[in-house]
Amino acid sequence: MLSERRLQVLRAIVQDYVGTEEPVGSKALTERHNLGVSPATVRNDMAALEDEGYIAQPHTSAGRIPTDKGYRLFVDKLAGVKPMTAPERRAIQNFLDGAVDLDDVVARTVRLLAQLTRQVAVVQYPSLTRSTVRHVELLSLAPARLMLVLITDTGRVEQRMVDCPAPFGETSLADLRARLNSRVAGRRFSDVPRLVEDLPEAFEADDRGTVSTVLSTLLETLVEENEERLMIGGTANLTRFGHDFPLTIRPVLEALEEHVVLLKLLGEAGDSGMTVRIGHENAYEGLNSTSVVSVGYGSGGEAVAKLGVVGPTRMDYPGTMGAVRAVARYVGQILAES
Amino acid sequence: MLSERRLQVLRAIVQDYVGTEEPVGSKALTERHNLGVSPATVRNDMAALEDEGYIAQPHTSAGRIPTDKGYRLFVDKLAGVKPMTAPERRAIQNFLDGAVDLDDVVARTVRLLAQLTRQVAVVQYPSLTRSTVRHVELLSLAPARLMLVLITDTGRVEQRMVDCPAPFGETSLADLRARLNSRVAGRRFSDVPRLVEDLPEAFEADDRGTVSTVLSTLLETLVEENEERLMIGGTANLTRFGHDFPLTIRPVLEALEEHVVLLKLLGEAGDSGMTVRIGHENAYEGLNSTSVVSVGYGSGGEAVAKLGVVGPTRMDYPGTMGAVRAVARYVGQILAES
DNA sequence: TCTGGCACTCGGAAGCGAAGAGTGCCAGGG
DNA sequence: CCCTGGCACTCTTCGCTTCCGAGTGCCAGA
Repeated sequence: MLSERRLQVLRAIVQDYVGTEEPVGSKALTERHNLGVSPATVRNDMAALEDEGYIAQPHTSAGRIPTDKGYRLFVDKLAGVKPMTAPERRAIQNFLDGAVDLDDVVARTVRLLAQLTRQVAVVQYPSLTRSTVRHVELLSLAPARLMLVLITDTGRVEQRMVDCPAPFGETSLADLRARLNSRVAGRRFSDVPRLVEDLPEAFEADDRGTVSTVLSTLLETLVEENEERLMIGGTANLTRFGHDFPLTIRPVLEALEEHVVLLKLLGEAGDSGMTVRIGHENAYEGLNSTSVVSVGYGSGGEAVAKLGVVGPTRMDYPGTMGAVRAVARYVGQILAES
Repeated sequence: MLSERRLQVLRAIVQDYVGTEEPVGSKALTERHNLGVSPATVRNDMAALEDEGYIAQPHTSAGRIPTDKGYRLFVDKLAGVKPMTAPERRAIQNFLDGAVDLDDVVARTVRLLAQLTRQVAVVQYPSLTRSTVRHVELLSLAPARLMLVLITDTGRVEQRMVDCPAPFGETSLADLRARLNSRVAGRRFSDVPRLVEDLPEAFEADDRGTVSTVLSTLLETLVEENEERLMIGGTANLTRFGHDFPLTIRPVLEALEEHVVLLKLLGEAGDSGMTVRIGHENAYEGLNSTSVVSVGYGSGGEAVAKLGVVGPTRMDYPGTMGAVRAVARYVGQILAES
């Protein structure tokens, strides 16, 4: 077990390194933090920390930098979450309050997160998995062509064209619309298949084909839309990454374009509370030199989606975590209101 | 006026520089292109081209690189558009054919363009400006709460919540829905305001407030959605930009996040035919070291939106233009079909 | 008008040495 | 037993010089 002072030394190293982006040596440490001991003592502590794998030196006779393991310890034990100041909180709220629809909420959230953290922001659209159906609408566009519109309680709207096997009269359409809604409105997506199973039986033989087609399109939509979407922003902040650009930044940009990868990443993060994945803890190779801070957000008590930021492992964890948490909280509020 | 051979020299310089990314000298030129003259002659030509401002040397005693003006001449006079090969065309079509909805079409188009050109792709969503209304739907969510859904002929669906000043009965709702659709279905966005102007008068006094609210929300939606959206992709290709990263890439990433800037850029491009903006021809400062190749695409004869790529001024113009044109053509087809 | 030759310029690579930061280790003191 | 000051050692970094070569401009001759 590491002594209290060694932990403090580690904390100081992380803080300094995050600030200066340069390996930190024993002398600088004692000067900038009053640890109450001499550089020599700190050197011994540092040697111990290095043995344990918390820090490393890029070259002999250079200062130390934290390893992923060091950051991990820092995040778990040494760093708190830095709360937003009151003005910051007000700014967040004001900015998000101006949103006009769901897309806008997400877009604003991305911008906000990117600006607050000066890193790349990733916001997942509210998930439909736990969503409920608010309304299903059917519109007749042509005698044998319908449009199916699905409205969810999170404000999302999805539409699909349906080509009917046979013409479908207005009366039948109204009937189907009414029956469909009475069965699924307010119900969870996952319950829908069961609830509409026997619906075709209620219709005339002529219409059954169309009803079945509509239903299968609806089910498809429910499934497909579970493939969640996300929005990213603040990629320009990647340029603050380091001096060894091309090699570092490229895989990150590639990862950011692979929404599937990001969704998986967010999905793997714990469902409650904030998750911080540091460097190699990220399964995806391209993100091995980045840390991902993510948290769920939701309209009610439940988290309906995740948001977070991607930045260099050398990031201001307390500040970032504070911003991420605050933004998630306010987005949740906004969603609950609308 | 430049002699034929000097133009050939310029063409050769552009081609070589695009290929090698290094300033090209007189000797290398004569070796790689059989111009039929000696290096000394080429040197004279190069001096002339430099006097005219078509090429420049980064330092004394280095080869020449084309200037923006040089690229301009190259694009206007010296380069054709390289057509896609048959297999490439098939690949494009196959890839785009798999799209399930409008978002997917746009997303696939972006991916495709980015891959084909190995540059950053920008695709504008089909514009609503010239769109027509396919259907307006009103749904009652609560006694005094409606949802307005607008469906356009380009397959786009927009929704808005409407808080009514007074409860609005189902009968009135059906009435409004019917009247609204009979007036605006099939009409252009720009005609809608005029067409619904006197609609409140057809309703009972109690309902007029609600009707007005619905109408103004509808008009708002029409206007707001004219603020067009776009999708970008292939940003990882920026890493192939040059060796002087941080300074070059940062403003480009920033520009790419400013969708407003990009929309303006695309908007300024000519409405028909392909537009190539080279370096400083781009009004936006951050894009001064990039070229933008854009073209309109549309479902019918009319262009409904633009798409294009952003890349270094040192790009393969013929190839890029070929890819952009081909993709635009196929996207147009896809839109026309759906 | 083109060509070969030639002197010149200048950037980039390579080599070298001094400076400085940082370390590890050790002996001495509280 | 832990901390401290001192000291020798190691490497990186930086600036300097040198050298090489690519590429140029110019000129005289075909």
